[in-house]
Amino acid sequence: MSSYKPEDIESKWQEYWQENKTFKTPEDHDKPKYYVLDMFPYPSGSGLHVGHPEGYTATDILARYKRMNGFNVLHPIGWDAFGLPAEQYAVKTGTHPRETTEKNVNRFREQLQDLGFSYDWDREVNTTDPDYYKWTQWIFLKLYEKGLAYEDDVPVNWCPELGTVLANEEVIDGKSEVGGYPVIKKPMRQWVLKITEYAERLLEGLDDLDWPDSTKKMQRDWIGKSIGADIDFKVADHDEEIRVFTTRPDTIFGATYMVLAPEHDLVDEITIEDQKEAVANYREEAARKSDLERTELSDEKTGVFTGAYAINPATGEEIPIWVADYVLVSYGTGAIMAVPGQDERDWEFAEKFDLPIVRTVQPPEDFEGDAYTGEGKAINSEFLNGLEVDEAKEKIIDWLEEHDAGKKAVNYKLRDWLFSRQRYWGEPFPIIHVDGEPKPVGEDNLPVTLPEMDDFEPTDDGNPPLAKATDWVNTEDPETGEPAKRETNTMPQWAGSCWYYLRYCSPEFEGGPVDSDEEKYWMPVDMYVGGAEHSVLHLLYARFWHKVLYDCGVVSTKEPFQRLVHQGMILGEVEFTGYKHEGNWISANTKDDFEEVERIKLDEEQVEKKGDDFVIEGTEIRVDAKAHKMSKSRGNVVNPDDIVDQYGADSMRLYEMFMGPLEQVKPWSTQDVDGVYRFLGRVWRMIIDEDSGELNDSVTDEEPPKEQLKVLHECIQKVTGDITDLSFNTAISAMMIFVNEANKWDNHPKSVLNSFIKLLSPFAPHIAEEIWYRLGHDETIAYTDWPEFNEEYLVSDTQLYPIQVNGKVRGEIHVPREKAKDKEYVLSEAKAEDNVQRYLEDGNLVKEIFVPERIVNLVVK
RNA sequence: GCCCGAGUGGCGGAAUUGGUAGACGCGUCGGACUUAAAAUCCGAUUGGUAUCUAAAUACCAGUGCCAGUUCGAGUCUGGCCUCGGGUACCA
Repeated sequence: MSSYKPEDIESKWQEYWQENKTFKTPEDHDKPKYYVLDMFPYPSGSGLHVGHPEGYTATDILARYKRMNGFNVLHPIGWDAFGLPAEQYAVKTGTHPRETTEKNVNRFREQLQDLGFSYDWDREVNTTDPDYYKWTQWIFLKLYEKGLAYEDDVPVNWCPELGTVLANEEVIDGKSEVGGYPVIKKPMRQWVLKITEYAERLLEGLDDLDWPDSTKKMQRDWIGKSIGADIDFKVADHDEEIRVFTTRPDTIFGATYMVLAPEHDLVDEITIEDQKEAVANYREEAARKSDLERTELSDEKTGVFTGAYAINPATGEEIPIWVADYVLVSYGTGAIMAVPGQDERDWEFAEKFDLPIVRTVQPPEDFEGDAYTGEGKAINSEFLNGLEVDEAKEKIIDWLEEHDAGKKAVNYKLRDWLFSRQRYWGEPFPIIHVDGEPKPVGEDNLPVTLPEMDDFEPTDDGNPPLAKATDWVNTEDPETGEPAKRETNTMPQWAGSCWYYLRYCSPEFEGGPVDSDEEKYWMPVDMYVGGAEHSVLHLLYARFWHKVLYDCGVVSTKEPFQRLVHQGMILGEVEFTGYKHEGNWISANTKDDFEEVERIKLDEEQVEKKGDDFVIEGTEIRVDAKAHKMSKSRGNVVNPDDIVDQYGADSMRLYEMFMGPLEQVKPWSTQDVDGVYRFLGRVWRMIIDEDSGELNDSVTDEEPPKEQLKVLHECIQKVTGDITDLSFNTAISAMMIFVNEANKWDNHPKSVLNSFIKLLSPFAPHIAEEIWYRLGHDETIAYTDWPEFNEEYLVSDTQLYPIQVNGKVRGEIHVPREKAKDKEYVLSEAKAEDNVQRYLEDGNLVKEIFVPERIVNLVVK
C-alpha cells in the first residue's frame, strides 16, 4: 500500500477500535467528565441520510477532542425503535415489527460504524428491549402514583386511515404528520399526563440553559403563559355562573356579549327552548368538522344565539350569550367575555351578527381600523376612565375581588399530554382494569411485555390491535387474584426518548432506571446535538419527565440538557428550473401569471448568471436556482454509503463539517467533496512516499526551525479555538493552510507532523491513526495529549500596518516588532510611504488615527 | 397576520471588540508533467477604468435596497425588499 486508499485503512482501524474497545467509557470517576449526546435516532427502513452524520460528526469531534484533553467522555448511541412505520409495514406484509426493527437497527449500526464514530457500543440501548421498557413502565408508575397520569374521555384526533389517535402536534393542518391523512375529532378513553402541573417550572427552568434563544422562545410560546383574571358572569334567570378568563379585565365595560365554545358544559342548560334546535345543529356541525375544516373556514366567523343573557358584573347590564367555534373549549374556561372594541376577533363577530360595540380604550387620533388593541386611556368605563391599561387592570381586579366577581388568574396554552396510542408497537401500560377501574400492576410485575401477535390491524370499532390478544388481555389482579383486563393502548413514541439519556449512564443497572452514583457523575448532558424539529416536543417532554424524576429523587439535576445545539438541515444539490407555457419559455418571475406551466430541469451549462438572476444562456429568460429539501419524491437524496464508497469516511466527515457553519442550512454538493479528499491526499503524500509506502525522506528527527513552529502553532491555536466554538469549517480551513505551507518545506520534522496529525485526528480519525502508526507509534492516537500552542512562536518579527487616507487603504508598511507599538515611529513611517505621500501633498493632514498593531488612518482635507 | 433567522464572487463559505472584504474549498481559464488520458503540481480568477500590448501599478465601484452614526461600517442605528423556518381564532 502506497497511495492514500481510504477503503483499506478505514476498515483496518474500525476493526482495531472494536477489538480493543478503544472507546469504552472509562469506569473511574477521577477525571472531569464530558457527556456528549446525539439525539436518539429512529432506525428507519431507508437507513442513514446525510443529515444524520452531520450532527454525529460534530459530537464525535468533540468527544475525541475532550478525550485528548483528559476528560472521561460518555459518547453513546442507541435506538428509538418503537414507532409507526414498522407497524404499518407489518400490517402490509405480515412481517413482525420486531424483525423489521432488528434489521433496520443492524443496518444503522453498520452505517455508523462505517463512519468511524467513537461510540461506546457496549452502552447501546434500544427502547423496544423489555429490559429497557421495563423502566419506561416504571417511570409511568411513578407518574401514576403522583397523580400525574389519569384517564379521561377526550375528543381526540382520530385518524381513520392510520387507525390511531394522534397528539395535537402530530397533526399538521388537519392532516396526520405521518402520511398526510385526514384527521377528525372523536371522543375516546385516553391516558393523559398532567404536564400542565409543571408549566411554571418548565418555563423557569429555561432561564439557565445554554440553548439557542429561538428554541427557548419556542418553548416559552408553547407553554404560553398569560396573566389576567377569571371573572364570573351571572346568567339572567338562572343559578348558573359562567366563568371566563381574560387578559384584559380592564375592558370589561366594553363586554357587550359572551361566547361559549360549542363543547362548553353549560350550553344545553342555558339555551332557551326556541333556540335549542339551532344550537344543537351548530354543535353537531362543529363536532363533525375536522381541524382542517375549522382552519379553512376560519375566514368567516360562525355562531348561534342561545337566547340566554348574562349580567356584566361591571355595568349590571344584560348581554347576550352566543355559541361560536372561534372560542376553544380547551383554553381558559372555554368561555369568553367578548369585547369587540378591543379585540379583532370579537369585532369581526360583532359586525357580522350586529352586536353592540363599545370602545373602552381611547385610540390615538390617527388610528384607522377596527378593534384597538394598543395602549391608551380608559373611556366609557366609569371609575376606570382616564387610567392607562396597566393601572386599569389593577384597579378592576381589586374591584372584582371586592365584589366577589373575579380574581387575578394565570393561564397556560400548554395542554395536558395525550399519552396513549391505539397501536401494537409501543410500550404496554403497566395497568390493569379491575371492575373497570385502572390499577397499576406493581413494580415487581414489570416489565409487562408485548404479546406475540401476527395481526396488527386495529379492531373495526377502533380498539387497538392489542385488544385482539385475548389471552394477554384477560389476566388476573396479581394482588387479589380477581379477573382483570390489561390496558390495550400503548405509549407514544416519545415515551422511550424521554429518559434514554439517563439509561446510558448505567445501561445494565438492574436496581432502577439509572444508578445514582453514575447519574451524579455523568449528568447533566454537557452537549446535546440534534435537529431543530425537536425544539418543542421531545425537549419539553423529556424536561417534564426529568423534573418528575427529580421530585422522585431519581436524578440530581433539575434540567437534563445543559447545552443544546441544532445542526442545520442539509439540502439537496442546487437545481435549475426553467418554465414553459404552451411550449414557450417564460421567466421564472412571471410563472404565477400563467395557469399551466411546465417545469423543466436544466443543466448548469444551460444557464448563466445575469445581474442578480440566473437566465437561460444567451437569453433574458429567468430560471429558478434553488436547493430543495432532500426527499424521495424529488429524487435528490444523497446516500452517505455512496460517498463513503467513493471517497471514504474521513472525506465524508470532513466535507460535512467543511460545508459551512454547523447550525446553518446548507446545500449538498458531491463535487465539493473532491476538495477535502484532495486535502487528505496531500496530507498523506506530505508524509508517506507513494512508491515505497515508507516515510518520505523529508520526514526527519531534527528540531523544527522557528518559521515552521510559527505555522504549526498558528494552526494549533486556530483549530483548538474553533473546536471550542463549534466552528469546524474554519478549523478545517486552518489545517488546509498548514498543509499548503508545509508542502513548501524541504524537511518535515516528526515533532511537527505528530502535532499536526493530532489536530487532524478528531476530524479524520482513520487516516490520522494510520499516519500516527507509520510515524512510529504503537498506541492509538485517541488518548494522546492535545497539542498546546505557545504564544512565543506566534509573534512575527515585523508588524504589518495598512495605511488608510480618509478611510481608504493607500499603502502598507512593515515595522520591526520592537517598534510596533511606537506611535511616533509608525506614523512617521506611514507618512513616508510613497503612495500615501501623494495624498498628503494634496491636502492638509487634520487628524491621525493610530490603532496599535492594527491600522493607521490619516485624515486629510 | 404574528414571531424568529438569513441575504457577501460563477458556487459553498471567511472576516476578533467597527480596522486591508472575498481566507479555505469547488468550478473555470492558462501552464508543467505525460505518446495520450487520469492523477498530481504551479499560476490566474469581484466588476470596471487608465498607462500602446503584456507584465506591473494606480484609480473608481462593490457585502439585498435607501438613509444615518463614525477618522473608518459586511459588522452599529432607523426604514424598506427578498428568501428560509416556526406559529396560527390561546381571549
